[in-house]
Amino acid sequence: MGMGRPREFDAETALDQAMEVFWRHGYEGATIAQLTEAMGINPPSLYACFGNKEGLLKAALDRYTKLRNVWMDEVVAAPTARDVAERMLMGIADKQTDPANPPGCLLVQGGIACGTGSESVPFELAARRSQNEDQLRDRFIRAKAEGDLKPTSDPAALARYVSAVSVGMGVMASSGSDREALQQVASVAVQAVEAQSTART
Amino acid sequence: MGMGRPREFDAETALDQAMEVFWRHGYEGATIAQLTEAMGINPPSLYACFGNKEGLLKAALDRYTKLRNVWMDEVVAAPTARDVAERMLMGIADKQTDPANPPGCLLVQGGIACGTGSESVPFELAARRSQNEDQLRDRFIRAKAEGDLKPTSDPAALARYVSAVSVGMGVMASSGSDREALQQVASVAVQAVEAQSTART
DNA sequence: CCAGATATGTAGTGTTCACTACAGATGTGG
DNA sequence: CCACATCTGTAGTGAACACTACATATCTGG
Repeated sequence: MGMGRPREFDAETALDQAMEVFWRHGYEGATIAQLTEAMGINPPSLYACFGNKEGLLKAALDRYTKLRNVWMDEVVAAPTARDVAERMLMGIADKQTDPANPPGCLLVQGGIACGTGSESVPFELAARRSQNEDQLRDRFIRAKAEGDLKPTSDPAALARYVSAVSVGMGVMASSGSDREALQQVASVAVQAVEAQSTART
Repeated sequence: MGMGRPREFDAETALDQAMEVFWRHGYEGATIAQLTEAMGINPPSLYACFGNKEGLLKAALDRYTKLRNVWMDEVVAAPTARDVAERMLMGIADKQTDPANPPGCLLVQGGIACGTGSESVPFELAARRSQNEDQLRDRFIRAKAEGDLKPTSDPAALARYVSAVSVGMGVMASSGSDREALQQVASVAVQAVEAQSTART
């Protein structure tokens, strides 16, 4: 028994293209025709490889979060809670206005509200956003234990806050805000974390 | 010449129902069938009254922002910039988790990313969000003039920041965050405005 | 009561959608 | 070189979509 004809396209390269289409048009706004054209393949290849449209989205999200997690690890490696917040929000200002990608964040642009039959898509995005929030929360818990954050501070609330600001920045970016505008937001936002930090020497 | 058969439904009541459908499913996710059923009318009545699907959305947005502006006027009537931010964000935590409405904010849920042919929808939403931001900015400019905000503060940046946080809270609400979680975010967020305020006596 | 005007309900219209049947191409194991 | 397995391209499939033609109903002005 043979092993069949080998695939003629690279799955990860194709996923990068699909990611961009979902990013720009959202899950429901992206059509199979747009996706296959961007991926350089025909529909049967897409379905053989990813199952269906939703499977393709999940694969694209997996790839997106995988790349993003590498960056998040650098973010939480910052020495203080304040620096974590600054590195995260300033980095997001950069990333979400990087002309190499569509503006905003795939985990928001992908689909906040969807029609009947795609109810699972917003949940899928939310679940992946909460991964980042959990990582931030753990980092802030450590910061509190290290005396970097005030004893009265709430690490979970701070993580939720930073996460909310990043999401808001993503929406702003997608609707045309430039890098400077996002940096201003980040700069103000960091001051709330600073207010929960112990004074520097 | 006669004046024709009178309309048998109330346009504003019907709009409220349409608003809820757009709010829950987004512009692209909402179907004419869902809209007409919720509005209690048939497609020809919808098209005679609102032109097309996009016209209906704009009418729903008009109604939404009209109601919202009444509330925004109360918000900016708060005595200080800090109180404006608190009243706004705490109010949003309430509104976006009010079980009488779908979670989140129509100006976000309506459609952040759309497919080919509906590119104007995200712009329409963004334009209406920026109205709120402008109102906040004007209020913060006044606060700075009144010495309520520090001379070094940037009212436009503060307004952008508060606006970004509210958008982020809207996304959180739509993906299941409860009122308490949003209030925590609001509470932290206000501290950044506080940091730009002159000390209280 | 009639003519003009507008609204309504039924029943579609063409188009686009996600998805697939099928035949031919290209590989592996014997 | 042959049986088998998997991929690829063409060309569709039925379903759902936004939107509408048309006959009928209900109003006003004369």
